[in-house]
Amino acid sequence: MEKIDAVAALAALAQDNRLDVFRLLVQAGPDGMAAGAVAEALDLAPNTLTFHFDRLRMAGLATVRREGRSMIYAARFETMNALVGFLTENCCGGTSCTPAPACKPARKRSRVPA
Amino acid sequence: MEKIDAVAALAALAQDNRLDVFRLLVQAGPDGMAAGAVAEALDLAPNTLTFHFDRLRMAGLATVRREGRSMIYAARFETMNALVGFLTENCCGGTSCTPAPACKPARKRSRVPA
DNA sequence: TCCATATTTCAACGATTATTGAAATAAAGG
DNA sequence: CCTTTATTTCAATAATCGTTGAAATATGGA
Repeated sequence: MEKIDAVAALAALAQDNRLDVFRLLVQAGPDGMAAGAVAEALDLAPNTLTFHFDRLRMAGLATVRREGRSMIYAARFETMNALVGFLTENCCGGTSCTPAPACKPARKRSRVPA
Repeated sequence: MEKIDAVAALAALAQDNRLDVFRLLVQAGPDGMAAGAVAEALDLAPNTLTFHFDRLRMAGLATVRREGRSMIYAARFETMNALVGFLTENCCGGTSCTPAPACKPARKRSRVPA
């Protein structure tokens, strides 16, 4: 990941509500979550939310798709992964200090018995 | 690390010049680097630099000490480590996805033979 | 078609940001 | 004490940010 992309991703996450939004999307997993559901969960005005979604999207941290009347937003784990990799590399002075961790979707859609 | 601290650290790193400053401090290691040396290395005005140092310090990402006429700034690896830990945990939906990586001073003068 | 739902667009607004220039402060050396 | 060096403080500025309210757009259903 390039520095410019890292700065963009950092800026996207460096805001209270937006970090909450992203965390919620991460928890929602790869299937994503409708904008309205996020709005309700975090008690945010829908237009405010659109603003934040845009930021996340510009930073490559989220994707959208339409599904009926709803817009479904999903986290882009690949970017998050690259960001953590960038930080890990750059917090250790050029020489690697640890292999980058893997950021994967929350959990498989498997339903746990019991 | 609390969310509020993570947001502060993210915001501190989410700026071109400031990210450069922090990277330089990381490379400088635990002994740190004089403000003037950073100013020269990155070609930044000294007052601008003071502003950025303050941000890093407020976010817990740097420390200062006076040494003669110079102010020596050093990266706080502990905070950076905690931030990467926070991101790693929170990019994986609450359940851990990988153990947090370790962020250590650039090079340790280790007694590595060979 | 008309209506309700879901979301976006747009124009404001105050708040914060990064940068600058000028002046102040702190320490070291003559 | 005076001067130089190193850095900070302060006030001003343009730019960007996050939020709001009102209006627009898109979709699905009666």
